[in-house]
Amino acid sequence: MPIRAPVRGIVADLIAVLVAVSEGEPLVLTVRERRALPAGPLESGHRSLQTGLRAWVEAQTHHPLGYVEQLYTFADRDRTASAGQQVISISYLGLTRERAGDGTAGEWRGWYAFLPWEDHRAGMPAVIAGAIAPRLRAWAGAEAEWQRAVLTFGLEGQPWNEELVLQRYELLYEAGLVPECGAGDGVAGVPMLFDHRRILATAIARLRAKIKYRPVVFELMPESFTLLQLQRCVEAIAGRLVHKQNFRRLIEQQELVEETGEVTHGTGGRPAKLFRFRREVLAERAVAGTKLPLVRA
Amino acid sequence: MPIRAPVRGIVADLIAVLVAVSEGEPLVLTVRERRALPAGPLESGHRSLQTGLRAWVEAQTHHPLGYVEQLYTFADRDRTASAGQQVISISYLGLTRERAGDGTAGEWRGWYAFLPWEDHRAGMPAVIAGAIAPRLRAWAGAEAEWQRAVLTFGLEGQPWNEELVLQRYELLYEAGLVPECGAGDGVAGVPMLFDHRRILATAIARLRAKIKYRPVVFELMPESFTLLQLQRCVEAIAGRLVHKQNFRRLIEQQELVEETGEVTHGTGGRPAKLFRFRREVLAERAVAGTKLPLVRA
DNA sequence: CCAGAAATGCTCGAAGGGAGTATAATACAT
DNA sequence: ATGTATTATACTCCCTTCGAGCATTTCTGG
Repeated sequence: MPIRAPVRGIVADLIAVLVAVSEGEPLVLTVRERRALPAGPLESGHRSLQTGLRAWVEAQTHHPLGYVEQLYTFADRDRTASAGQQVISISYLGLTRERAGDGTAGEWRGWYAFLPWEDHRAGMPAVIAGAIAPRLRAWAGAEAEWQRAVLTFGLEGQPWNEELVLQRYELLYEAGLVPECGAGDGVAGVPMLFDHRRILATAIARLRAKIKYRPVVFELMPESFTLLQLQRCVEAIAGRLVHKQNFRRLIEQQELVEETGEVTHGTGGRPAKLFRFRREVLAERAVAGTKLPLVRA
Repeated sequence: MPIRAPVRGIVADLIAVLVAVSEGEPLVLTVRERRALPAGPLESGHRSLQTGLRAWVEAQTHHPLGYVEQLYTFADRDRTASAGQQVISISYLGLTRERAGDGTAGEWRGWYAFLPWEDHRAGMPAVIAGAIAPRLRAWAGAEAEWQRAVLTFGLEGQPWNEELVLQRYELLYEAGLVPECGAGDGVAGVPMLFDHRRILATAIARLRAKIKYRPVVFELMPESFTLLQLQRCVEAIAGRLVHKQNFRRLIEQQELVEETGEVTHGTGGRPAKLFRFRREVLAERAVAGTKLPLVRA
C-alpha cells in the first residue's frame, strides 16, 4: 500500500456518555446548559485512552467510574472544526454508581428528555402515534422507507425492539425530523449540540444490549439493594417493563446476587430482602454462553 | 470542563482486518511479508471513516467489501510513532466474499498461523498442553493468575470458550510468551509487527461472537452453497466443530436460506441441495431477539 | 454388488422461559 | 381492631428450544 502523507491538523476529542440511574430514572451527565455531552481533548501522557478517560472523569466528578467501554470513533468530514482541521471523536460509555456530587462541571439529566420515544415503560409514548408516525408517513417516499419506519418504531402492530435506538434516531435524522440535521423543527425531544444526541443513542443501544448478557447493571446499583430496585434499574435502561417473578427467577438461578441478611421497610408492603452483587461471577462468567450447536469433545 | 490545547502532531491510521474463508480455512489479508495488517493514513475528503475504508479496500483489492464494522480505536502512548507524535489507530473488520485477485498489494494467509491455539476443530491443539499451559504455570505467581489461565484456556477440564480470543492473547502477552511484548521468544504462532496480532485477535473475537446472533456468515459465502459448506465456514471461524443435524435445523427453522433448486455432485456422497441466503431477513431480523423477561403489553 | 461418504429426516428428553396463581408480610385508612 | 392496598416471594404449567443421537436415503468408487 502506498504510504501517503497523513491528514494535517488532526484534533482528537474524547466524548463521554456517563450514565447513572437514580430512583428508577436513567441519567446522563451533560454540560453547556444541558445541551452537550462532556468532552475533552486527548492528552498525551496517558497510558491508554481508557485510563485517560477514567482519570479525567474521576477528576471532574469526584466519583469512581465503575465501568468504561469504548463506543465508537467518529471522523466524518462534517465534524471538521475550523479551517482544514479534521476532528476525530472517540466516544465512551461509562457507568457510575452514584451521581456526581458538588464540584461537578455538569448536570445529570434524564436521558428520555432527549429521546422521549424510547421510554415504553408506560406503554408506547403518545409522541410516536401523535407526531412521529404521521410525519414519517409523510416523508416516506418508497414503500421500503415506510417499512423501515414500521419495523424500527414498532408501528402497525410490529413488536417494539428496544435495542434499535440508533436506527430510530438515524431514521428521524434522515427524515429531517430532528433539528440537528439542520432542517427546521424537531418532532420530539430536546436536541443537543453537534452529533451528541446520536452518540447518546449509540450509548443507550449498547447498554440495552449489554445488560442482557453481561452483569453490568450492578455497576449502576448501590452496594445493597432489593430485587425490585434492581428490576426498576433494568426497566429504566431498557425502557420497558419486566415480568417480576420471572425476573427474580432469572437473577437468582444465575446466582448473580446473595442475601445480605437484612431487610428494608417503608416500601409500602412486605419488607424486601437486601441483596448484594456476587463479584465472583465476573470471573466465573468469563465462561459465557454459546449458541452454536456444538458437538461433544 | 477546561478546554486545553490538544495534543500536537496527531497521526491517524486506519487498520483493516479483512477476512475471507476459502475451502474451510479462515484467511486474513496481510502485507509486509505477511507480518502486518494492511493500514493506511486517514485521508480527509471521505464522508466517513467507513466509506473511506471501503473505498480504499476496494481500490486495493478490486473486490467488493461485503460487510464493514468498526472494531476499536487504539491510542496507547507506546504507539507513539516518531518524536512526540501520537498515533491513533482506528481498526476495522471487513468481510469479503472472494479472495482478492491479482493487483492486490497483500497476501491472504490462514489466521490460525498467527494464533494456532485458537483452532480446536481437531480437538485441543497440542501447543496448549505442550507449551502454553506449562509456561503459564511457571509464570503464574498468585493462584488468581493461574485461575485466569485455567478459565481462558479451558485447562483442567474447564470448558473451552472460543470467544475469549483477546483475553487469551493478552494473557500470553502479560506472561511474556509472545515476542511482541519485547521479552524474547514466543510460545507459539507467527508474530506480527506492532500490535497487529492483538488487533487480529480483537477481530476474531468480534466475529466469533457476531455469527451467533447476526447472519454475517453469508457475507463470506458464495452466491449459492451447500449447508455443509456453510457449516464448514462457521466452524472455520469458530474454531470448533458443530453438530451437523442441529446446525441444519437451526439454519432452516430461522429461514435464513432458500433452495436454489439445484444440487451439487462430486462431494463424495449423496448430492447436496444448493441454497442461497435470503437477503430479506436482513430487514425482517431488524426485530431481533430479546432476553429480558418482559411483561405483555 | 458392496463399502464408504454425505445428506437428510426424525425422535427423545432436559432446560429455559413466558405467563399466571397463590400465599406472606407489611403500611395505612377507617 | 379490621379491612384494604401494596409489595414480596413461592410455585405451577406449558410451550419452545436445544443437545444428542438413531435411521434412512442417495450418491461415488471399487
